[in-house]
Amino acid sequence: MKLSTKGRYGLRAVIDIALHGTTEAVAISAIAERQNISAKFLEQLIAKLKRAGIVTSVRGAQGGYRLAKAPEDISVGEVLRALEGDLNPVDCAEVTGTPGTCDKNACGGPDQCVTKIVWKRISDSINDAVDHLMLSELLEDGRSSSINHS
Amino acid sequence: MKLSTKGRYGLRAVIDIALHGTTEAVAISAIAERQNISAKFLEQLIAKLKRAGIVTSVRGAQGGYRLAKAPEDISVGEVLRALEGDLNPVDCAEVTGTPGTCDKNACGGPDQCVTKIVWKRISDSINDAVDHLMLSELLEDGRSSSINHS
DNA sequence: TGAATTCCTACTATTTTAATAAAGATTATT
DNA sequence: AATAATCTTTATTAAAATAGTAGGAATTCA
Repeated sequence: MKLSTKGRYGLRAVIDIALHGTTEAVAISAIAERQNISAKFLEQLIAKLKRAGIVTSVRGAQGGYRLAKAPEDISVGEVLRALEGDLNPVDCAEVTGTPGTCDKNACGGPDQCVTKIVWKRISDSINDAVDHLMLSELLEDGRSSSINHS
Repeated sequence: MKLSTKGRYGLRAVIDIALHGTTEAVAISAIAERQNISAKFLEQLIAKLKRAGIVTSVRGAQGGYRLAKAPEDISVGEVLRALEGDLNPVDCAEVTGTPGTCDKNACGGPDQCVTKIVWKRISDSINDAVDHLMLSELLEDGRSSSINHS
């Protein structure tokens, strides 16, 4: 039940881009150095962020990345989902409630799973929490006390 | 960000014990068969549940396990934490707010971590959700529509 | 006593995560 | 033109976590 480094590093990268990308595009190498993360690994993470429409890239010399939207319009939830995939605690239709997509365990369908209420509650609470937390809220802290590792 | 099989299987085991343990102790072999889980693996999970004071054991022939408390007094949270360890999304004092216990990444201390608010919100929302969901609530469903896999 | 069962310690296999590496194509600045 | 950077793809590797196995000692019931 842990977030992987993808989510942890990736969120820091987004914050870094938000803080340093106001005047110019932020190069991967700069983020990697400031955040002390492997540049090659970051490349993979930022590729996901780009595909999700969270950052845009500027190619060529002096290129780099910037936010694709205002920090007020980027939720932590969309960042984490872009990096980690869905934030459900189990891979099963039990959670989404969509029938017919239950996994290989042959669990007899969502309706018969007693535990589904548990996974759904956890899932809803996580998603609700991160979807209502916007990047802008994090930046307020970030400007006063420089960003660090996690 | 997934619950492991420990949490999934273990919760089903607890439900199974609750449903079948009213008249006699429930043997691991019986749970394993009903829930289609490796008996040896279940052994390890139930050991955790016992250590956490969620089930009690009866040794010897005709022995097995029963709930240590009433289903109304067992939260899903305590079951999952017994099986999975804490339910925090990251291993860092950022989440608990306790200073000085931040991990090896030298993150500069909880106070400087901008992302700590994120992990704490996720953590709080998960724990709040599972701590207010009692085993008894699950059993209502369980008695009408038999328990199945997840 | 014999069968059923928990209890305990270790081992092994599988999968996932976290990186690293390479090689090249594309694009923009200077 | 030279350079700095992104972009894309594929592969490999190393470490860690997860999932499952094995064997046997201790205990209790019938």
